[in-house]
Amino acid sequence: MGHSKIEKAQNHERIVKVAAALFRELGVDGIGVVELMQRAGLTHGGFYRHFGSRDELVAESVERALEDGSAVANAIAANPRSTFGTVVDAYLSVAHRDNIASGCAVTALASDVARSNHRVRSAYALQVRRYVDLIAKRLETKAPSERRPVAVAALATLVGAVAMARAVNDEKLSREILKSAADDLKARLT
Amino acid sequence: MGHSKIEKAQNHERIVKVAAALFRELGVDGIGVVELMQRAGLTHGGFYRHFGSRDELVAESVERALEDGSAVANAIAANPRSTFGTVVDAYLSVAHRDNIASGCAVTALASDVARSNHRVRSAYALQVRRYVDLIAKRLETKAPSERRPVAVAALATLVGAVAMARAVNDEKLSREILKSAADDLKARLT
DNA sequence: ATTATCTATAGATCTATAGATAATGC
DNA sequence: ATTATCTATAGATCTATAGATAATGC
Repeated sequence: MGHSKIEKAQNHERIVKVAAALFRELGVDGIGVVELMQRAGLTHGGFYRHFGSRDELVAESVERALEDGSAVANAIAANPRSTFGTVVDAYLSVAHRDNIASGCAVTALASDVARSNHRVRSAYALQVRRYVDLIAKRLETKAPSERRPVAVAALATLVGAVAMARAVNDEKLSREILKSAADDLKARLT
Repeated sequence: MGHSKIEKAQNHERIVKVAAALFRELGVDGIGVVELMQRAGLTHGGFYRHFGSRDELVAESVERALEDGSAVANAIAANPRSTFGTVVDAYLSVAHRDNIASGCAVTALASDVARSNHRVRSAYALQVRRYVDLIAKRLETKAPSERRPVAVAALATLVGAVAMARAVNDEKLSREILKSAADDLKARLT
């Protein structure tokens, strides 16, 4: 049983990390405090020394889930070779479709965020803006003034395609959705 | 207290209708049997004479929610004046964004359906195919062989734009998302 | 006689809290 | 002495069921 401040911070971090993954996978209402704490290797009794309420964990871990997506986006942004096509292929990959727990929270948590409080929805809006900027910078075939609206529409295509590809239970249709969206975006914008 | 077969059928219908709306608005995990029955004007005790389990209500009412969307789509399809632009403007309207309970379930229930059983996911896939056909028929500027993939990509844009427009808490950004997606789709495909 | 709905409740689960335990850190 | 986690549990809520009540329909 550890009690140091360092260990507390590590435990807090682990709870948020676990929640950020499981909320994406199961939905914000899909898992309770008891199981989340178990998955973090703790008992539930200590939960309220870390968070004032369950809602506070939701806010913190949805923010974290959105930042995780930002980390991937930043890695792509930092790579000078990355193009619009790189972003599209990564987002519309079968791997991204199948890894909801570590995937983009703009898609995975859209419905949950729409029902959440101001803090959570602000974090979501910030992440949307980051993605729009990331995409707009890579639209070299478009005039600078046209890039932002086109980037917004492209992001919508990415998000909608992954959402539908996850929901259908027909693998062929699911892959068709990912491929049609990717081909359409790349044909128009590269 | 009514007991006729007709009244039972009417009550069943009302429960499903209420659930189809509230599941879209609050999520499938966002409301329980007791409150759903109250909202349908009944007590919860009678629930299991209508459904074998809560999951059975979920399946039936998600199917219903998807069909509601189909009804709107059919109305548009039946109108000989309706164009691709008509569909886009209706889907990306502020009214549709703000009326989740009566809006398209392909967007509202995507995450919940991805976590649901085969029956629910099949109904979702069927509705996706219907929307793709509806859109493909209206892509008069495209060669027939190109219409289907472009229609899939356009549907993804519609779904992603509404999902994000609902989640952000910045009205200006929300409207920008709807408008950018609509302008992009119409500029390319009308 | 059958059955649709009602009241009441069992049993499971969820959020939140209380008090004990065992380590840290002044 | 302080505090992070543990065990235990209170109180609320959820799904599901039992038995009573009051209509329908043969």
